[in-house]
Amino acid sequence: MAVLRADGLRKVTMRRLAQELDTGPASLYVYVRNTAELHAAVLDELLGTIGPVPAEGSWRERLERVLMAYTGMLFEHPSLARSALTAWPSGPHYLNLIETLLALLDEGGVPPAQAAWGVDLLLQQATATAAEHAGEDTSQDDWDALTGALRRVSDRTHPRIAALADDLLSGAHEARLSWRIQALITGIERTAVPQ
Amino acid sequence: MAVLRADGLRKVTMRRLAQELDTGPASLYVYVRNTAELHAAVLDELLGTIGPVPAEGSWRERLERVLMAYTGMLFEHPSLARSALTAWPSGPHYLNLIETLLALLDEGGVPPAQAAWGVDLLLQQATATAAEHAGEDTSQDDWDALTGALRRVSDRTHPRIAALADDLLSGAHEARLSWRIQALITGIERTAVPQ
DNA sequence: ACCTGAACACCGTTCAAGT
DNA sequence: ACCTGAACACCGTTCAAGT
Repeated sequence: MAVLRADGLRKVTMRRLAQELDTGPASLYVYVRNTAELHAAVLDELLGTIGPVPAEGSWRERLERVLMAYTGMLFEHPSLARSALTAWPSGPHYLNLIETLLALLDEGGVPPAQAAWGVDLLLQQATATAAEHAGEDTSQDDWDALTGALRRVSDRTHPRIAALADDLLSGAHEARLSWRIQALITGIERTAVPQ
Repeated sequence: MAVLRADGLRKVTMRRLAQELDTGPASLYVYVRNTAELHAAVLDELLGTIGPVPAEGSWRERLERVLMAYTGMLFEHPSLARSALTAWPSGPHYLNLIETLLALLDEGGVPPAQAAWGVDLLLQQATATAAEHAGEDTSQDDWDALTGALRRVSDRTHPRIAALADDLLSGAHEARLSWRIQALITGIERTAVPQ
């Protein structure tokens, strides 16, 4: 489908894609029911560009690499990252990603029921991290406002924040993302599902 | 500020809020620089409506209760849940929430540096869960498409999905959210930050 | 039968003009 | 000095009319 060509668009909207295709926006509704469905289709297409990660290293390392690649792809398509949280793809590439994650957790000896719920959690976290940084120019201002507020806090009213301000703000993106993924995996490994 | 009145709006947009205030949309730019800043302000206001959670139970139980209350509040304001991921508030109520979470993790003996990075992870997860369900009517269709795709998968190409289809789809919202929070806490407890 | 032009109902943001 | 009407540049979606 022509959805392929949407990858190149800076912002994937009905009207821009239609223009790219030299037609009116109404024409797209023949192939797709609404914008959410369009985004899901483009997303699945992009998932196909990731490719398999190298098989070296432990299952944990490979799991982290897959999730990093997924997050990195979304980083490069900020306008899609935001909708990825709500517009779930159900195409072949998304299914392959789920299968890969389940296989790696199985290799690590994670009980199947926990792995099933864990995949959700891992993908949600990766998607949310990409979406957070998709806030274009304004998110920098928000960040500045928040760091300022954290540093100005009184240690009488907010003792923990005052003590930990540096820790709250420390760490490069990659280091934090890596830590998050490892914490998630450990939690998934050790938390039984109800019943 | 008049931002208070925005809570009642079904969708918080510049134009709707301006109409509510009997003026033109341009007037709001005196108080706020853009929509992200507006949403952050409304969000902080809403955070004030949560109120303190009962002090009974273990620190883990209380932590879960705080995060559930936060998620529940966002559930009731779907249009804000989506922007909550990118529009970070930096108001007093948000700072109180962070302080509360840090104090509970400290009570649980979680090393401070891990607690600091953990708060981020906990809030991100709660926000993302609320945002996921803010996809109005269309998310139901996405869900149907995904469940269909998962059940139709071949056990030759996707053995893990085929074996776990039921687990992938099982569980009520509350049970899954509760499991996620517990998994997160366990992961945060046990994962050291670099250096 | 299939496609789409044109219209409708929304948005955010800016800026010149008003008080 | 402070506020805002009106305009600009976008959106998604529908539906009647065209081929």
